[in-house]
Amino acid sequence: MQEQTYEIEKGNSFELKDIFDCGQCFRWNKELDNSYTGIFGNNVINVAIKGEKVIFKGICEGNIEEVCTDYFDLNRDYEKIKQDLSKIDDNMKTSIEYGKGIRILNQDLWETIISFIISANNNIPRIKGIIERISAKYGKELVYKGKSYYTFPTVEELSKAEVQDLRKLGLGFRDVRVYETTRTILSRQVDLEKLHQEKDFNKVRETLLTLSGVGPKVADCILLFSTLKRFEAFPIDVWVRRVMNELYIKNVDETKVNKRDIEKIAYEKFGNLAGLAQQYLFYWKREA
DNA sequence: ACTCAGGTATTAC
DNA sequence: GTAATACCTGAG
Repeated sequence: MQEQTYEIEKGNSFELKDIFDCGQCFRWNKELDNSYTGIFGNNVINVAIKGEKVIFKGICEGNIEEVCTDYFDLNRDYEKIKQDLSKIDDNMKTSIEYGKGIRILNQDLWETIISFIISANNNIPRIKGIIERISAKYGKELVYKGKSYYTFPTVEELSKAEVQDLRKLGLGFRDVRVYETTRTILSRQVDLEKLHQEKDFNKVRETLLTLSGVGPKVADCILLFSTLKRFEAFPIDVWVRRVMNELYIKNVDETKVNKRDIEKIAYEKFGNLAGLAQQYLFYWKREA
């Protein structure tokens, strides 16, 4: 495959660290020159910021401009979104100043489902390692600049894995969950195409919750970070619980904070942009 | 040795 | 319905 290049103006809503370290993705790695290289779909892409330009380079199935415009959500007006959210209160304003370059990637639904099942009660280095090993074993090799990259396996490819194979790759107790969910999706008992068509947020969420290994937090991550692109989803993990308690609830014991209360406040304050608000707050409190 | 990490499933009141 | 408990694994 031929290397392609695409350039855009950086603007005020595109920062590499904000995008790749805000917790939405697992397959982007920093290079020595501070650019990031990642693999999604059948594409290997390197993203670098040089001055006021963002430079996308790599090997693509189709046209790199179309591929990156879609994946990096380039047609969405994040300036407008940030303006709207900043008006809500000073917390939002501060967190958005901190993570101004965040963009929510359009990640493949199937890959996002499996990735976040693996994320349960796990840490990021391990999650990344597991996903790399799954891809190396069941995905397809792509070579870019002499280095090998592996696509995330398709449903069919991953269905070749038995539970004990997954255990060997270090999934731990998540092996059965990945195995079962793979079969549920392979058999179209849950049809990912139809999920994209479904308008009703709660119906989509309920369907996701039927998958093994998918509870409320993982379901909301899938809704927010995949091509489902539901910005009203509000994943509540330890960090979000912490920051929401600190800023809005002020309970002495944050572990005792009720999830319902958090959801209620999130919906009242942030409405259908709750997920994005969550992302700025999460990134701000986790990094700062 | 022991705790912790982007939670979920299971079991018990 | 809500509250406790176990759960692979490996890094600190």
